[in-house]
Amino acid sequence: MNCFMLVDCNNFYVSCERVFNPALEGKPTIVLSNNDGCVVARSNEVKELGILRGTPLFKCEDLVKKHQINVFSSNYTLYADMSGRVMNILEQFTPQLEIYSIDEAFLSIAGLEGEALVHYGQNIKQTVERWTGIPVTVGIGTSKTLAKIAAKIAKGKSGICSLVAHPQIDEILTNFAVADIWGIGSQYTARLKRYGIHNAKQLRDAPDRWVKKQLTIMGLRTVRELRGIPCFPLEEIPPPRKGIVSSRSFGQPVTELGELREAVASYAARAGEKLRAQGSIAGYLTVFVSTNPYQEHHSQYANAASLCLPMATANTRELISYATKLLESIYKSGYIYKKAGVVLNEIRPESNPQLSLFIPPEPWQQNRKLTQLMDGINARWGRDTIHYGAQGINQRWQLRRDYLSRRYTTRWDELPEVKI
DNA sequence: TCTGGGGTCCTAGGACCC
DNA sequence: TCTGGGGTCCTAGGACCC
Repeated sequence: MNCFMLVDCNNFYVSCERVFNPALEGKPTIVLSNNDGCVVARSNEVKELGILRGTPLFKCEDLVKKHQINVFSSNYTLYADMSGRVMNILEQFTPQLEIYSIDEAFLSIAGLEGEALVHYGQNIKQTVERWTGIPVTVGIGTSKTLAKIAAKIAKGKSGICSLVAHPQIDEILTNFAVADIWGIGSQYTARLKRYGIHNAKQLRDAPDRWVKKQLTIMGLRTVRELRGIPCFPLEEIPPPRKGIVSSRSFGQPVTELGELREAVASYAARAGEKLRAQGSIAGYLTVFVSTNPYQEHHSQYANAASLCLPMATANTRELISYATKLLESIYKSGYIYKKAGVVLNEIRPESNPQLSLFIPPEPWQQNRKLTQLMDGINARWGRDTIHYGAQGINQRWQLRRDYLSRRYTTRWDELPEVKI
């Protein structure tokens, strides 16, 4: 029989920091979102203090001081590299692997049952922990949704749980809150509550037609998965993105068009990198800007402008040029801007570009060579080693990252030091 | 009194995930 | 002073067509 195994890294960002700073072990620790805005990862000690994911830092500063919580800015370079290491290990156990997020993967396991299945999961868990230092939780079920539930149950216990052919499945689902089911968010939880559905067993046993009406076809799939019928298959090859967004809030408020231009050019460059990384070109580009909606006493402005490109492209120089024009069409002086972004849509494979009748192909080929050269340099020496002048030099609008740790695994000059 | 029926396509908005 | 970023999918409703 085939079943799904979810391997989930515990408090992933915090665990990454702890690998290289063992003094943090057992100490309350948090990692912040971009711009040091919100809490996005918490150690168990912090979860116990009642600090919720998504809490703005300034709203929990008292608790941070009182409990001497260790604070880190997001060190995405480090986390992405550690994630790659974890996934490489999982791949050695089975090629049937779906990397679901930076800290989670689904594995398809065939031909194992009962004790042998759990033993296999334990082996995976121990190997990842020994080789990377990242603690993981393993959940096993006959559908992805059940594997997710198993992982939640395993957390805080032995770290592994299998619901496959479990004799007390009804009891387990009765004790499992509907809000904790994968695919049931706060809105659906509230709606289900109004109909007296509070736990996973009640939802599993609800009639199909009613579920579809209330929660759409996706909700019905979730319910079927609760019954052990897989409806979400393993996606070993990630489908190419349909939209690519690159946006950031600014470390400092921005008012001048010049600075906004630099930021938007930088986001366009990032979007271009992502586009090329998946071998695509984009035909539709959107630029948006907005002031800080939380600053209610300031005058607010948000706007977006889009453009259907004359010819689909993945070329940074073109993207920057179009994005800048769009920005100029929506920029209004007199506002304090907090955020801007670039969105790419109508994404298709680079292999079959629709050549334009009116644009000769030669400059296009040249641009391509230049882009490949720049990507090569940046891949070798680090992001933005070489970049367009339009992206600016000082970049005052850059992220705030006051509590950043080192990029221990990807920079020679930031290697961990060992004192004897 | 009473004004059709059946399609397609697109977009905005809402729900979810990490 | 201070509130992240990047995705997915589905549905309802409007525009438009014959």
